[in-house]
Amino acid sequence: MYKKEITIYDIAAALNVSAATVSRALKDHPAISKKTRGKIREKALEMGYQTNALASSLRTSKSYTLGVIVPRLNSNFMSTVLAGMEKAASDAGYHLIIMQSFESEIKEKENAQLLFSHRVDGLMVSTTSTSPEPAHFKPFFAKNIPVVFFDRIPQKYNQYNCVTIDNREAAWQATRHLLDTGKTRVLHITGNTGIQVYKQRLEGYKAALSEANKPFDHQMVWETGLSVEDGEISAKRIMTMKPLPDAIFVANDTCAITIMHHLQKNGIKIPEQIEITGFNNDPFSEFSKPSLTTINYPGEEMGIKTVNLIIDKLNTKHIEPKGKQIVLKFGLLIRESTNQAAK
Amino acid sequence: MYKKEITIYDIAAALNVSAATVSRALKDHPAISKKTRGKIREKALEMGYQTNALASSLRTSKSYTLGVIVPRLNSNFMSTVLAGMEKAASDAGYHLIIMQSFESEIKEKENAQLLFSHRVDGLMVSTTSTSPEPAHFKPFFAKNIPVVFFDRIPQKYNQYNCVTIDNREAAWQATRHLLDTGKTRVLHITGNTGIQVYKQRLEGYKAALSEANKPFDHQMVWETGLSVEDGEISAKRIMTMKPLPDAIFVANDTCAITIMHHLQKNGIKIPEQIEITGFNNDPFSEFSKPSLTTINYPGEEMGIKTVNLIIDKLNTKHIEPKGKQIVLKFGLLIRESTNQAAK
DNA sequence: TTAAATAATGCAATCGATTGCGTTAACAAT
DNA sequence: ATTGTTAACGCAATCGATTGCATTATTTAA
Repeated sequence: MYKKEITIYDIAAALNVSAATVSRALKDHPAISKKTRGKIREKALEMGYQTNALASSLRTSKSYTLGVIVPRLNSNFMSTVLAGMEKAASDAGYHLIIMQSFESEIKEKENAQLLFSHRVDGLMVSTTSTSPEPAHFKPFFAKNIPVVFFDRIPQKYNQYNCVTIDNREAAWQATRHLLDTGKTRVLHITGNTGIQVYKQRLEGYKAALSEANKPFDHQMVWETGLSVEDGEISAKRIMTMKPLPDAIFVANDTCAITIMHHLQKNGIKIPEQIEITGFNNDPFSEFSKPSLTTINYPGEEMGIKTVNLIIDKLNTKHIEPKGKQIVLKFGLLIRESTNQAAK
Repeated sequence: MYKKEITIYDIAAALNVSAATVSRALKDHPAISKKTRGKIREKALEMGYQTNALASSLRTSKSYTLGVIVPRLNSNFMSTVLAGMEKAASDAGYHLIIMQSFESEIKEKENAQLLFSHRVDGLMVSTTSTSPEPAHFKPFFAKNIPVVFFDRIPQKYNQYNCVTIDNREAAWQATRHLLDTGKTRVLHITGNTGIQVYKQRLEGYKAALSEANKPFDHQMVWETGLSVEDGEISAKRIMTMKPLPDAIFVANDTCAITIMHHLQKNGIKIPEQIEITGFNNDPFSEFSKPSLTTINYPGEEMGIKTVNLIIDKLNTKHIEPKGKQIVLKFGLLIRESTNQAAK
């Protein structure tokens, strides 16, 4: 029924040479004469031979596979990161096994185990773990398999390899921009502040308030899932506030645009009554009415840098105990949802 | 330097049993007594043993890996499909190697080869090939490895396993909806019509025209890359037309929204002067001003159905020579960019 | 108590490619 | 002609888990 696998032994038998010779010929080992190499190449093609990467990886303990774990892959930001990763990996002769954790620490751990079992050469994680030190990567560290965190990094990030932006600084800029226009009641709608990125954004928000001598009110910080649904719920809740906030800093664009849309439906003028700032620079944030002020977050670059860092670790026999941090540049894009002339 | 791998032999040695016993114990083979099984389990945990999936796959020729090839992974639609795939695969004990072809047939072929080398159990492809029969999957067919095409399927699709929507019908409905409001100059902006999905959308467009007794004008069909940039270029070009078209059917939302945005900037009223219909139902198509009429395209479902079909083929020793086609339901979402009361 | 049946475990080959080391062949040097 | 060098290739072990077919230990039946 199933066709037999075609192996180097088959080629060897067909040409009356040893499997060793075939193996060497196929990878251009210098000890094989041009003539036999040619013959073998030809025969391999003719027989439809395809190398068995599993066998090769088992023997050499090198899989040319990188594992990726993300909370979910279908956000504009994350899929952009992954696209960058795939491109960079592919260019370097690697490929990706991508898994989703769905914000579950248990699933993240299971994923890590599976990737370990498959002997990935390296692991890239946007962690969903809120514990200071994610324990489930121990086996990787023990075997010296490089692990790089990106975007969502662990609390004690300076011990690990990380690629991120300065979320605190970005949030600080966004909030300050709102305060600069004289707004005083700035609502912050964010995600789980156990997660590093949201924690830092919150810190930036607080810092900007304090610097402007505005009191911090924890009632003005809402932790949500930042989804479209959360946006709808938040919008409703905002409508019940009195006084209304006069500005909102939302921790992602999806949620920001949803909120903006629903507030407008309720007759609220953006930015006149309420200014809104998002985060991520999703493609359509530019095309909403009004266009959304947001933080431009370099997804593709993050993916590429993450892969490059891991491949770098792979190629240099690194003995550095400490992790390396790469902090990418972001940009505050001031658009119509905050009515300020540029600077 | 590197810690030695911990294998079943190490566990066997530590407990004075054979590796065979350890292997069986770890997979709950009934022939192993509860007692030894317990001991082995415990020891494995204690020693930090992690199964080597490469060795296992080599021996059993079952990798529990599925390959995926897509043109690019960072569109809203595609990442949604992939998210569905990853979820479904993971639930079934499989995982995904995802690769991008970047619309290059050569890259697609290379990717297929690599996935074959890695002995994936099945392959899922959104093909970029415009040739009637994609030859680069031959090795898979020869070895009876299931291949399922989704979204972008080959020309002779009825010979293969496919999961799609009826693009012709969807385009027909979209175009007809425009014509129903009395529009006569309907521009169709689409992608490479060598690709099946765009070809079929074009056919649907033509069919609707012909049914309404409107002449088909090939100058009213523009093949573009459907990107944001293409949208900008198209918008400029539209502004030079006289008379202006009174309706546009764009083959994706990204491009549609860009065009709408730029036309509005030039003072054109949507939908009063020009109606616009998109395709895909990207998340923000609902939040644009005006909201965009579009075709709702079930991405996640497509991913899940594709994986399920492949796993189905994997589990049943299929001898069907012909492929199976799954056609998913789509929906025309009538919104503000076409000024028609529902129905 | 002993044969028969069943339960538990071990032996050794296998999956396919790789590679250190040893051989053989070919050619050059003396 | 003999030895020394290279060049070209083969042998066989190895990576780690699996599994058909023994073999041994334990029960059960008679």
